[in-house]
Amino acid sequence: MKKTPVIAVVGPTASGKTALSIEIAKLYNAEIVSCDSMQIYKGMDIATAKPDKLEMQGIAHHLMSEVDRTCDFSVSMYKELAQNRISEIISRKKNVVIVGGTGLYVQSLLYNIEYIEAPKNEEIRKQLENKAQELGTHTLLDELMAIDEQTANKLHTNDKSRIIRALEIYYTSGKTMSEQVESSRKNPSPYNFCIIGLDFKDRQKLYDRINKRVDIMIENGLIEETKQYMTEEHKATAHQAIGCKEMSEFLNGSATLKEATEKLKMETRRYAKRQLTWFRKEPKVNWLYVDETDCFSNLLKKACEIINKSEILEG
RNA sequence: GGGAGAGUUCCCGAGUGGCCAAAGGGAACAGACUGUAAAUCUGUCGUCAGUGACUUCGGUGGUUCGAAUCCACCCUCUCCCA
Repeated sequence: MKKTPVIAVVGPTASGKTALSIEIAKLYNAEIVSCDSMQIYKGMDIATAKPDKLEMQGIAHHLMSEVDRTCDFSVSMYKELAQNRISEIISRKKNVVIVGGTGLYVQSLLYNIEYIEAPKNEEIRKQLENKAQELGTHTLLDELMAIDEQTANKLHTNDKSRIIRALEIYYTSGKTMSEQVESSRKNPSPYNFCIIGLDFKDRQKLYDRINKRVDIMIENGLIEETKQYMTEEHKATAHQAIGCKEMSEFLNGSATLKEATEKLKMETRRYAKRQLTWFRKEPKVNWLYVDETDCFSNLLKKACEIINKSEILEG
């Protein structure tokens, strides 16, 4: 069975993924599939740095602004949606460029991670949460140790949310987390992919770009944008977006604009750091250092060389 | 000019004679990550060597077996009265 070719562009926030991916899409007759846990929501356009119509240059962008902010979205849903969307694009004889900074989503999609039927169960979570509260999280880890030693050994006592999730999987599905992880990789990936990663030799250069971009976001109306979401009651994932949180503090008076802005910059930098940690462990990434490339057209050229050399696309 | 107080490791901040290279927090760096993932969790964090040594707590000198901690003078800052 022939695998579907997929070009992927990954990297930390503000590294230039969007611009590069659009140019790649133009050159390879492709459409873009976003792999970003926040851009997938409707709204929050400024905070999540979505490209506008002009920047998109007519290139179709998928899985961007498609999900309601009050929705309890998840990786498994993303993977499902993305695979279907890719098939649909391919059926129209177009190529696919996936672009994103959410490591977990990229991994799930490219490696075809299968998720069993074990969705979030508030009842069980609440019980476990209470137990942790009363008897300590180590009690939950002990509980997990008896059920799934392999997973328990990998988790730290303080890693409450992962311990709870591992127990939740077992109590809802009857399968242990380690069984789930093993079966999740049973099916081979339907993709033949080439990953391009953007990074900076000098970390400070990336941080400078982040700081600058935050200032631009504020100029472009981040505060006004945040106001629209402040009244929303539903505390869904979307509300975890960096930008909304910090600007809310300014809007409710608990921080000055300067404080909120500085915090927003800092949180974004820290986020970029975590993204790099994730992508650096992915062995198949072909890294391009933005600050070692004198201009954008050369960056694009290098990216194309990598894609061509990978021979995932024929002709 | 008079009075009160403060200066601690990148930052905030505890420590008021030995158990102090100095609590705690933050940042930074590194790592983890399978249904919250822009989230969450972990490790390192004066220097060098690796169970020890060396240099640090505004400066200089002193007391003491021993000081970030006590004394003297000096410098800087904040506040109050003029």
